[in-house]
Amino acid sequence: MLTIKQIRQEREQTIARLAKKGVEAAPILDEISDLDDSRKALQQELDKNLTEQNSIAKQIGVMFKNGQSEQANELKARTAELKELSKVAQQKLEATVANIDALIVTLPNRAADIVPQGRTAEDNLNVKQSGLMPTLPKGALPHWELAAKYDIIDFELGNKLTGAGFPVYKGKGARLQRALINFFVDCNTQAGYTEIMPPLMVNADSGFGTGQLPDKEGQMYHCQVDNFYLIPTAEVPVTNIFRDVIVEQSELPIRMTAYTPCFRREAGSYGKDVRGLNRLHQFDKVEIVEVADPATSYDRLTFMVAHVESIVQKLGLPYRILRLCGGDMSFTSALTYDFEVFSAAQERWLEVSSVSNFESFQANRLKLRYRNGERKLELAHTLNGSSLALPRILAALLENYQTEDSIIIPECLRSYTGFDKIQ
RNA sequence: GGAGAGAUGGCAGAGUGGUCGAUUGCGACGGUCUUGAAAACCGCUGAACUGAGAGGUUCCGGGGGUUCGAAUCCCUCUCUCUCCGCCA
Repeated sequence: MLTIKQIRQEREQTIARLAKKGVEAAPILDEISDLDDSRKALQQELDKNLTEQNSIAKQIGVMFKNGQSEQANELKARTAELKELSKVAQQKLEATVANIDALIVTLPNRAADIVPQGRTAEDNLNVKQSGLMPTLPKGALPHWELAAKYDIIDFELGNKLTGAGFPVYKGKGARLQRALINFFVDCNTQAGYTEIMPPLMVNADSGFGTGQLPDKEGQMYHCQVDNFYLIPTAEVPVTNIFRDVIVEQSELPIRMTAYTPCFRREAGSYGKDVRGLNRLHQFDKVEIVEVADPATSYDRLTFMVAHVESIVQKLGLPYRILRLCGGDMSFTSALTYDFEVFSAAQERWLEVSSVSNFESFQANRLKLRYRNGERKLELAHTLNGSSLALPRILAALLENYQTEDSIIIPECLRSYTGFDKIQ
């Protein structure tokens, strides 16, 4: 969430940057400022009452010691009055703060200056396209048919065990999953990211910290008996490591990577988008997360994009990098680059990674701060990206590397799979 | 799952109703000394809101209550530890 300071002191900038996200913010900002004014007034009124109450309590203590109980009892009457007044002020204050919070959480993060204007995916800026389009054999198959042909992924069996969107990987298919996970994690640790294995379930505080709660509650699987949520991405537990944490500036950037399964209810999805591996309820992903100094967070974003690109290049998949327009960005992001690979048999681009700078938007919720040069506390910046998500990478690998009677394994994966093709 | 004990500042650890936001030690930071460092000595050291400032308010795991007054008493939740049970 945005801070009151950003809303009040950077008003014009905030209005302009939110406009790119499609939000007409001026009236909301004004309302917040007005509420904040009354919040301050109420706080001062309350503090004044409490000051008097505290001082009377001290006087009473002294009087009882000196045996002046009559005078003490007189003062007690005054405290009763003050308590009533404080109670009313307290309630007003709480209501005002709740109103402010309710308004602030409706505001998305502010778009960075270089975010393209636009409302839909059509308006995203194609910043780079690279890699060779494969020449497919005659009668090339989409990945779900290849999966059945070579018996490496069983969607029907997953339906039986759990339901749609929970595929079963078998034989070389399962081994290829493990190979991809290990390959991605190794690429990340070699680039300086520390590997984390977090819990796959989180509590409500963590869900709130990264913004899944309260709004996106319906997108997460919820274990009601213990009130835990299955993580929709490793971003949730890994970023929450830093909830209520103060770090030293010299420790930044903090860089972490984590492999986890991810669980998403994907309520409302349908059609060709959900065919095969295109959209699943459980899938594997390797994530990178950084906690950065605000002064250099955009350099970190550039690094992360280059890092993800290097992995896609090693896999030999045709890809493009998009800078998302204001309307297509997530609520929490200030700047996002999406990676898409071309899935040749489906003849469509599939999103395989999303790399974002959240500036202080998440850090404000998390209360993640660092000490600056003057030893003052400031909100840090957080960033994250997929590096990479498996299912659509797998879909593209199967489709793009198919021959008439096999699927070739890219060179970089062979030491992990132990085989060079699937037949 | 059953029984018991606990939760205090970066860490350790005092404090059981009234100048306690909290003794003390360690750590960190600043200084003196030193060519430099160590040692020693001196000082300083939580956060949020508010105020031009002086200052004020709140926070001793979370929430609620008793009281003129709560770290301290009561209720409740969460977590940790010990013993028993179960178990990959």
